[in-house]
Amino acid sequence: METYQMFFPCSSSANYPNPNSTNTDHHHMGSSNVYTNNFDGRVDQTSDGLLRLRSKSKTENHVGSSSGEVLVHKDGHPHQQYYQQYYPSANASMNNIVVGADQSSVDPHRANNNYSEKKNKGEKKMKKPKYAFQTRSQVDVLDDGYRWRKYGQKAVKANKFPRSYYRCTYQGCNVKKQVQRLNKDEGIVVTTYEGTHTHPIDKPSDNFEHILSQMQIYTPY
DNA sequence: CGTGTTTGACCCGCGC
DNA sequence: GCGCGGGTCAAACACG
Repeated sequence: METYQMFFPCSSSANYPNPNSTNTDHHHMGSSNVYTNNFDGRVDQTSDGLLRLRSKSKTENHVGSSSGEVLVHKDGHPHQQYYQQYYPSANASMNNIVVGADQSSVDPHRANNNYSEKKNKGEKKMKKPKYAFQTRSQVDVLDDGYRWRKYGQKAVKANKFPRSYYRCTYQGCNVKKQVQRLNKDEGIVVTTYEGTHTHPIDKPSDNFEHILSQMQIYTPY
């Protein structure tokens, strides 16, 4: 197991003093367990502090299921690795999170499709990295410091909770995210980010980026 | 009035 | 070809 550069001040899942006492609000989060998987072991750290994992092929990506089950599993899949990381507080009271990056993530069928970017038939479909993590939270949408505009909501098969689609509202930034509550455990919210922000975070201070940038990543290798 | 949400229609890939 | 499931569009709507 190797440890990537990200630094993490808190090594256990337990209580971490909330550095952002002013932001107590609406986000009631308990501790979170986050599992990640990736497929060929590549991990990049993006400019916005997120983890980027790449997979090579579509078939390799198929880890999650279309039935809305957890797209990241702690163990079991031969292609999976997982990283576990803890960080203090995303905003209000997020205690610890495990982050998963996954290209197939929520939708194995369209994992590599960018609806708006594949208009040119002959051209290769552009791949975008996806980062997924799950958080135990009472609220669906985490305040990660960026401004998001909801552009869709769909019912997911075999899941009683709908999936919400958000786009970053910053001009020229087409980062998307999906938010979905797990059927199995409705206390868990799965957030999937797609793309990389091309701009600084909107809300400075104790933001998600900062937290992610301080995460410690472990891999089984 | 600007910004964000809702929601039905539409599009697309895939499996049969 | 058709139906299904998922992702996106966009008009209408809500709100500060």
